[in-house]
Amino acid sequence: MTLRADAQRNLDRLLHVAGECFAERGLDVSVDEIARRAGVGHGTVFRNFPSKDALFVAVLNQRICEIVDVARAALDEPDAWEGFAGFFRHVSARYAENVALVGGLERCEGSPEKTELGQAVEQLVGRAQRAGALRRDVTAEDVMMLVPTAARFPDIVLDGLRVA
Amino acid sequence: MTLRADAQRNLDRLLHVAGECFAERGLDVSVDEIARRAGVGHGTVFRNFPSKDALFVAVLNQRICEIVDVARAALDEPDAWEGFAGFFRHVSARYAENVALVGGLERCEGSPEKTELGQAVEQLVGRAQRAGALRRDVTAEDVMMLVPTAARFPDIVLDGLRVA
DNA sequence: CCGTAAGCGGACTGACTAGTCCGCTTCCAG
DNA sequence: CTGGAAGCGGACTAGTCAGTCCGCTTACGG
Repeated sequence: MTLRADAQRNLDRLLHVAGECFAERGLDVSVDEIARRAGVGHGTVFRNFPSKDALFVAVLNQRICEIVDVARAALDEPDAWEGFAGFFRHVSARYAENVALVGGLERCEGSPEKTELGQAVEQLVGRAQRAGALRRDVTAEDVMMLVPTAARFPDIVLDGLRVA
Repeated sequence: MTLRADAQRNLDRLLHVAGECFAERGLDVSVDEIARRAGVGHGTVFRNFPSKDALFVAVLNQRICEIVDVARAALDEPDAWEGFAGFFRHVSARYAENVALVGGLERCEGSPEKTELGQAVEQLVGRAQRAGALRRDVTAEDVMMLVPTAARFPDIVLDGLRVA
């Protein structure tokens, strides 16, 4: 069953605007404000998503999918450290200014998107460690937790991660 | 003019409990909960502080004073890097699990406590940089922003800060 | 021991929030 | 063009929060 054309347009705008709002101010933005900025009534938000949280998770899963693509591409980079560092820089630069999105990752625990991301990052991390370039006392999860900091201090974090 | 004995007791308990509450959950704790945990009515909170924010700032300033003491002590350490690293580890271990306290530092901008802290940290940072142990592209402010991350990954951050 | 001022706390207000519901509008298949 | 279903949005509910206010209680100086 497919959406009516106007409904689809609204849904698209809603997701897009919600992404911007959550990126700016995390879960503190009210549904009303998201709806207003998307040019719809807030009833429309709840027709598409059962709760504010569900909307947040939907946005988060979108973003995760994008990161997964970047991680997979990084695996094609011949040099293991360069692949890892490139992925890390890219993700940090794009997402980490917003703690809310990375910090809200726990809400997707168990989702297929999150699992995929975990696997992709583990591959990147494992490969860089096997190549002797990345500290061994660091897990894929640790790496993701370092992303917000790396947005501000990429060199410090990467220096700290690299084997001397 | 001095407080009545019972009022002083309540104020002390209030500040202590507020410190615990804010440390656990940041500004998300309600005034009601703080008052309940301190065993007072919430009217008492507002008699002592004009707003929730003022209470938060009071707690923050207390903490800042404690950190200033640690920073001054670290200046007595003969080795510049050890002094800096010791201070950094100490502060990270004690405060950084709570983003809210460090993240709320901006609310104290311009307070004497904050200024003192800034000066003390600048001295520590400057001394370590002059000794050639600490990266030169890092400011005292940067160092304070790295504290929360260092709580989780002290070695990574310190490695990242140290000159190779 | 007592009068009184200092202190107390809980009822109250107003602002704001997530989520529901239903009468009205708009799209689109036939 | 048109009937009816899909979609819309705003009024409404229920809950939470910071902050006010005032009648009652309690500490304490004399």
